[in-house]
Amino acid sequence: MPKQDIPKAYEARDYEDDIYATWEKSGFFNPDNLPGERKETFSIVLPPPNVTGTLHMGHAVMLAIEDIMVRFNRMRWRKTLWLPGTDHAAIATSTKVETILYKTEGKTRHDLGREEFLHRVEKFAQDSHDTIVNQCRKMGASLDWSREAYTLDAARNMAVNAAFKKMYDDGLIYRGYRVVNWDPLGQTTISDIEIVYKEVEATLYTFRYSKDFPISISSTRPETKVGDTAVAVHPEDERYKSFIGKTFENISFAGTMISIKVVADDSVDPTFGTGALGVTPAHSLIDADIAKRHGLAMKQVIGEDGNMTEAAGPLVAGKTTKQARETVVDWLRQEGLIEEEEKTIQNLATAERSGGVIEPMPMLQWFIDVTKEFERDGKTVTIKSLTQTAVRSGAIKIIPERFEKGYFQWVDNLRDWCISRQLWYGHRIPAWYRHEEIFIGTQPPEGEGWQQDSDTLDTWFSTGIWTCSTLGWPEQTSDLSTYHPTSVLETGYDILTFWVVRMVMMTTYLLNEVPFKTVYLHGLVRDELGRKMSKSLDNIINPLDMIASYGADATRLSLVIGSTPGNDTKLSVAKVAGYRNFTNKLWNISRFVLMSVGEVRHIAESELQPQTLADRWILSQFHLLQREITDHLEAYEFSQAGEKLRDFTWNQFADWYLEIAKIQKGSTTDHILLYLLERLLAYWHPFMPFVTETIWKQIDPEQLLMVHEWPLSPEPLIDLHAQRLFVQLQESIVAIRNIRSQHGVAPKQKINVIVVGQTTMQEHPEVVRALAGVESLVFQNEIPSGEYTSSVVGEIQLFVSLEGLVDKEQEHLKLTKERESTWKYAQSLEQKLANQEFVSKAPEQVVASMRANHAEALKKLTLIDSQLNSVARS
RNA sequence: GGGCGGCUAGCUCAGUUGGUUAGAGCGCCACAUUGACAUUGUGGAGGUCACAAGUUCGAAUCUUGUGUCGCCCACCA
Repeated sequence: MPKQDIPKAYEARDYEDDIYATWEKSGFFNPDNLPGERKETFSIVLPPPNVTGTLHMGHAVMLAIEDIMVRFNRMRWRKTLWLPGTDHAAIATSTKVETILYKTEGKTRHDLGREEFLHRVEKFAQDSHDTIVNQCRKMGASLDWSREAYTLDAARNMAVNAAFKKMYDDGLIYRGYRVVNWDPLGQTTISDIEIVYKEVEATLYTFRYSKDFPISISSTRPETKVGDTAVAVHPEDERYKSFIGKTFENISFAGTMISIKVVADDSVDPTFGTGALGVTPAHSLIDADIAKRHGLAMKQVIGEDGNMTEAAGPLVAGKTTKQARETVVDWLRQEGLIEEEEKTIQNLATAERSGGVIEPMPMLQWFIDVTKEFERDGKTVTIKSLTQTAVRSGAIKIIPERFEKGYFQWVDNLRDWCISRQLWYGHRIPAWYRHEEIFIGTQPPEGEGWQQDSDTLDTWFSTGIWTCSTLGWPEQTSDLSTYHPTSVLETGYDILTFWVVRMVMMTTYLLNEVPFKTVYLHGLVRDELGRKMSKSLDNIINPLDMIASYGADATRLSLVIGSTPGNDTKLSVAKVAGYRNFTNKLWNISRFVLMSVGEVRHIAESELQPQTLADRWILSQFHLLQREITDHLEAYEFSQAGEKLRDFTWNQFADWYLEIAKIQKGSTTDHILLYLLERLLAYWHPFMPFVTETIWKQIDPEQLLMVHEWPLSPEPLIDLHAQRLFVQLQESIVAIRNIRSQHGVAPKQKINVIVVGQTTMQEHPEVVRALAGVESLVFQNEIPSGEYTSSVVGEIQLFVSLEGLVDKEQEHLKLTKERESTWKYAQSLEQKLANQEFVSKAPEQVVASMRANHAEALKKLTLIDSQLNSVARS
């Protein structure tokens, strides 16, 4: 593109797709193709998006942050891998397709049959996958597509089976008949974390099983009481002590016969209700625990269809739980057994996906035993202890740190994990049965008559081994040895417990190493009302809309700058628009540099020949900046790095140096301009890859910015003296501008300035003239007579001749105000300095600077006084 | 019930081990319109850092308590 053809405004949509195609074609997303020797590695595995639809802003944040990490590390000359993939998300996808199926065709999955249903799900998953991949590209994500994985593909299926077999062989996976969370609507088990509690109104009935029974109990679900086998009381409860250990046989209750043993259990709260708890071992996880402790019988009275079973007795058998409840309450009323009815708010357990009401019931399922002891490196450990140690030892660092507490809280309370699901979409459990035999393997067993378990695995089982399965495990691939453990896991804090814990659990056990060294948790992107964006709320903003309007770069910046890890952010269109303005600013800065310099080329450090104060200042500032932002990025402080870069780019480079460059033309200036532009583009590249790569073509059409080495001067040119002097010059110029502004002088109107005293301005009169709109600049030692308005900068007094523009009263007021604040400040400093203890304890630097400030404030005071006098005289 | 977090300018939020007179972006007010950029420039106003007590020479920052909003976990049967 010839110089003069650079458009005035940057239109993202004109460039982004082409740039992404160029990157992809270059092959550099794949670390095998990266140029140069690279000793260190940096690897991230993309948290696989669910193939349930499209990406939302939460994904956009994830992609933006991870791409910044990845591009930064790639430029830092590390062997950098970002591995993409998608998650079949068994229950979520299955539920979604079932919903669509029911809406459009009025059918259930059972109407279609396993094969046809799976076909439909796969079609849906494929479409969704393609959409997701396209959206990742639009965001500019530099993912190595050649390594893309899917939780349900052949390699991952192999890894899942291998993990299952290993855990089974080690006795960490077992099949057992236990009370699990059953979702009658979704017709599957679910784990504890897939439960969501809903507040509903309920009636708490207090009653006795029969007139003869000595203890009253309370329940919101009287229908389950036909399954009771015990009443639990607190061991110290005097009211019931005499009954402990007794069994009441053959109680006639709601049409069936029950027998109730009174047991003492510490978990019972004697102050709640009657202090006695009817124990229903088959339909409550808590009661099941009590039953286990006391060896109580289990009686299942609710079936998988959610209706009462035959065992519940003829009065309620076959009825829904709701009907059964009415029946039992009616029966209790007739028998006069109800003692109290009380309206309460009940937390109803429902399934996250289907919304069905959870019915705990005993079933034969597969579990991971988290407390089974085994040997590891000569120590006795459990899966639970390994998971705790990984973070406690510092092998894994969580950012922000405070989430470690939540991690431990959750791991400490970990219970055996039910991993089997009665779904069709997912990893089939690698267990085969023949009569009494059972076979576990990665391949089906030899011989006739084997039947594979019809259940599938919880989706988190396969994502739990995601870092290693994507890198080739169980094969000992070179990818696995090169990139595992991965450097960072970047994800939302909302799935810390769902996923992060599971990954640590599974991976530390299987590979005896952590899955990642750092966990970076981003916050949630909320809508303008502060609500969580979610599929179910249907308030998802498509990131593609933002990209279409303002560009991917602006979208990325708006999601990264001004937000901190672990904290939520509200999305506003104005913010995105603001960063679009900044991308355009960078474009125009570049446009100016490229059009004003003689020859566009790389400038080496050694070619710099700073001459003027401005040269020395901007280079010094820049060299401070490069250290700061590199440190910030290494420390995952993206927002701060971005803010500092923005400040330098706009407020220092554009607003000051570029303006000065216009009046100090020459090859020295050109070199500095090019030097800074090139490096700024490199620094901005991780944040805004598209616009920087587009501009970069003008500087170097041969090499992509994406694989440019991160610039960092070995010997920084930090010139504190130049910085101090330049700040003085800036302040002087601002002071003159201020005076002009206060008196409404048009920017083009030149004014005459007389400066009293020694000042940096003296050495840079042309800069002052150009940047402050000054015609004649005169330096003298005495205060001149005549009409002047004046302002004070440090110890320099400016007299700006502005005939007829002086507003005496306003000036007086302003000076008085200024005097007051200066006096207050001087007083406060004086007080502190008078304090002996302070002077002895405070650091020298602080005391010295306070002394200096105090002296300066006193000088300023005398100047203000003289000005006040002159204003009053005239 | 247990735990965690927020409360800083009109709005959205930074503020890294306590240290000069607390910051940014947006918004607002005034002025400016052909030479990189109006997706702009220049200048300005605006804050008892939720409240209270304490520690300290010094607190937005540390301690304790209070208020308020939010999140997570538990689930009282």
